[in-house]
Amino acid sequence: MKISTKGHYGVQAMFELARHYGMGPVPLKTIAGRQEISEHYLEQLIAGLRKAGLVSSVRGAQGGYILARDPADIKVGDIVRVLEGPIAPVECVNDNETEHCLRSEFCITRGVWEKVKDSIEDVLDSISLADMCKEAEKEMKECE
Amino acid sequence: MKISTKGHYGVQAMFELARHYGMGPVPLKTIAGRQEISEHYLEQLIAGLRKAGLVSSVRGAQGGYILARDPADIKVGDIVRVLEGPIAPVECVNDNETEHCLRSEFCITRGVWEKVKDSIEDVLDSISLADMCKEAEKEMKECE
DNA sequence: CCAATCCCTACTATTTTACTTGGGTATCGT
DNA sequence: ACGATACCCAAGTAAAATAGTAGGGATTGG
Repeated sequence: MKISTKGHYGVQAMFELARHYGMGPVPLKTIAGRQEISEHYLEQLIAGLRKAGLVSSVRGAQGGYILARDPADIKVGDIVRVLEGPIAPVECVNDNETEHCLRSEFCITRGVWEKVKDSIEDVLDSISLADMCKEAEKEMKECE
Repeated sequence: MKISTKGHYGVQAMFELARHYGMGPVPLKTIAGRQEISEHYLEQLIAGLRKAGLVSSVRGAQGGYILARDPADIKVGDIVRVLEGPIAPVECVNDNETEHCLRSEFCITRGVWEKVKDSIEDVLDSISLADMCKEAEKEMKECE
């Protein structure tokens, strides 16, 4: 039950973009430097997010990346699904999967994984980038 | 966000043992045949469950495996933790992990993973093998 | 023009997964 | 006693996924 660094880094990067929303494009170097991870690797992850329409890019000097939508309209679930694939602990509870478990009679366990999937989706689809920014601000104030 | 076949097979095997609880030991061959998977591989998984105290074994002819406790006292979470390791989408929300994220200032995303972890654990620790047996029986009746 | 950026494809080392192989050991029924 | 039925144990291994690296090309602001 792990997510890979893709999802981990990706959500952090998107959070970083959310914090700069409305303040012009943020270059890769800034995002990567902040997280102390490989620029080139992060670039690939963001490429996926761009193709999925979550991020837009500005090329050339002073360019960088911007959120394609308002932070309130981007849920963590959107990001995770792009980078990690469909949220489904086992294949047979994947919605995109057309051929449902042929031996469903032996598959009483399926109900369990379905419940797990639903609960993960509930959480990830209930948290937006805007929520995370609010949370971060609250923590800042507590430190005063 | 996938579990491996270990957890998948393991839970199915334990469910099978739960259905035979109180009816003597169930040999590996029966369990594996039912699931159409490699006997030898399943053997390794059950070995783990035995070492963890969830299953006991009876050697020799007419031997096999038995649940070590009442099905109501074994939660799916117990099984998954043995076979998949601690339930934590990212390392830094693993309870066993002593050194907490040193750069927690950059780790606003941590709150998200913690919520995911809690929700998965809630589900997995709320379902016992006895619950699954009850569920299976109910489905049987619906088919009449 | 040129430096700062994003864009794209391919390659690679490491780790994990999902087994397979090949034995050994205990017990029951006869 | 003995052989069939089981569990027990340690290694090996092929394939896939992960987590990057490497190297160059295309845009654009100053």
